Amino acid sequence: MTTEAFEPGEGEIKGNFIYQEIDRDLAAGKNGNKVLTRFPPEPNGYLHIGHAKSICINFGIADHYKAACNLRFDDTNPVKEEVEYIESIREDVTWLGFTWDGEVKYASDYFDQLYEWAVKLIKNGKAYVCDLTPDEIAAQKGTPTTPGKDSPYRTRSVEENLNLFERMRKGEFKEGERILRAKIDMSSPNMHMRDPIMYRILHKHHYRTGDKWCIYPMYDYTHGQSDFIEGITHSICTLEFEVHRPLYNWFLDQILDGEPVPVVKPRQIEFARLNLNYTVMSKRKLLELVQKGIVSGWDDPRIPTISGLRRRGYTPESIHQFAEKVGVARRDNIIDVALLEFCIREDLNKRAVRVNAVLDPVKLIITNYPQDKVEMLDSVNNPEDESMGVRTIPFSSEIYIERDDFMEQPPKNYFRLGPGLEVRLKSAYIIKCDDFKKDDSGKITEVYCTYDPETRSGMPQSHRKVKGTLHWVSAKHCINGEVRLYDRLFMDEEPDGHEDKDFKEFINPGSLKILTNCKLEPGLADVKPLDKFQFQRLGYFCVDADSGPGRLVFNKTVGLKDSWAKIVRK
RNA sequence: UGUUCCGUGGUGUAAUGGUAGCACAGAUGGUUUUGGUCCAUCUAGUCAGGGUUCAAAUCCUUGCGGAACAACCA
Repeated sequence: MTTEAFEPGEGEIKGNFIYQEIDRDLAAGKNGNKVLTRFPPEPNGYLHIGHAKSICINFGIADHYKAACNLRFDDTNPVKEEVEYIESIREDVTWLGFTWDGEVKYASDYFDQLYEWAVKLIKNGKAYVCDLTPDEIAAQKGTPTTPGKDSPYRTRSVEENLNLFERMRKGEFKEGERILRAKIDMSSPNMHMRDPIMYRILHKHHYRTGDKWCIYPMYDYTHGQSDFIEGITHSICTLEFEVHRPLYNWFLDQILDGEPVPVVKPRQIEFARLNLNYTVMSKRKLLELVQKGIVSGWDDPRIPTISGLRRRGYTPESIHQFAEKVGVARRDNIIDVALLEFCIREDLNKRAVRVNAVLDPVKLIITNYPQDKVEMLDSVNNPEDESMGVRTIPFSSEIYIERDDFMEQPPKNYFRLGPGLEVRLKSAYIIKCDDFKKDDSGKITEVYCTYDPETRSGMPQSHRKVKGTLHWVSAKHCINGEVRLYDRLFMDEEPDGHEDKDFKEFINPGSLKILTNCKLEPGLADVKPLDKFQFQRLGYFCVDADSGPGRLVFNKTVGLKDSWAKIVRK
């Protein structure tokens, strides 16, 4: 990635309003004709599909303007942040196919500079140490509709503030005893301008700065300055930060007071965050699901974390497509998860190898096929892409078919097998059902058929029309495997603002089905984790990373239409 | 009864004063050795009123509706 200046006219046309704003800034000659964005997660959880949208926007802008994008960890709260999250976030961004500019950045690297600037604000009479308790501060802050009241400590002298702030840093006070506040306007209609907190005392070990600090800067005092330090031109964030923008600009103005006008002054632009219907997206709730053991971890295929989607079989390309299709705007939105599924089906349809697997097997015996004969038959790997070639699969007199694919008394528009009916076996012969056997409970145990030797795939007679095509595996050659059907975890209702219901009434619990008696095509013994397949008529699957020796585990990833994975409204 | 932001088919998103388009979802038909894919057709929209203009989704205005903001979180 380069940081050379953008030359207008390059790159494809992007229509969303952020591009228009950037174009406008470029046209006005701002920022020395440069563009630099950043993706700034707090390392307090794993990334999810909502972050993926933000990542695609920020890195997408960098690509478009032949510019760069930083990865910066917004790690100003040692209470919630962990190294594990840093690593997962780096991995997810990389997996999505993006490269950040230079080294990873950390807001905690700027703590010294931030402290110096805080001293500057105090000296300029723009910040003061306040001794009020949290409750007192809340009380004097007012409400959105009523003004607040000045703190009695607002008029402390510069010397006293300097002295107290220094002693805060040295650790002379307990947590909550004192804070540093900006001196702005307690009657501002914008709550964030009512003397916001800049620093709080936290006697906590920080995963990067260790015990060097016992005062930590707040988000508002950190973000804009971090952007400024890095030379970020456009600081793109979600809509809930919109009311913070005046404060973002105010802090920048204060630290720049008395300084020459900088070439790059960052500008915050907000867009509407991604919402998916029926989908649990809040970090807090996902954390709770993980901690309560409702899911197996942050990468459980049932939740919409990037690592969960990866295990579920999503490709980076499909997520890019999704981000492209949902667009970028400033109005609240609830995207239909069907769009996300469309994106992965569209992608997998082009790249997934078609294979046979029987999830719930019933034995089918071809009575007129020689008992010890084995034929190797060609089967195309992907009808959408000839270059993916063919593979050979064994065929013999005893095979397994899907239990669902035989009905004793089929209804009118049933495409599959029943007494007296003919179907094609995929890549093999047309067969006709003559008889079947049931056990005492009425369960079908065996199906008897005769095959038509003239109808093998590729033979002249093979194009005879029959109603349906079945997938199958040779009983003698198939391997036994386990298939896990992960259905997305989903909420009963669409997301409704900040509704905070209990999980028990909120989440569909029964979303993992384990099938242990699956019969798989022999070649599947050699597959690798995260390989993707489409099983004939059953849907797309992703091989689970949990596969161990002697066992194959598949995640069902995305169902075909009307298949199990479909979400049904209650 | 504060400030700010936002209202285009069921869901998203284009049209930046000049033919309301695209995608998903839904419906119908066709092709198909996957009930997949693919192809075709259909359904359905500018929150409301007023104003400016030859011309308004777009500009102005008044309503109405939705969202954000009162963490020593980000």
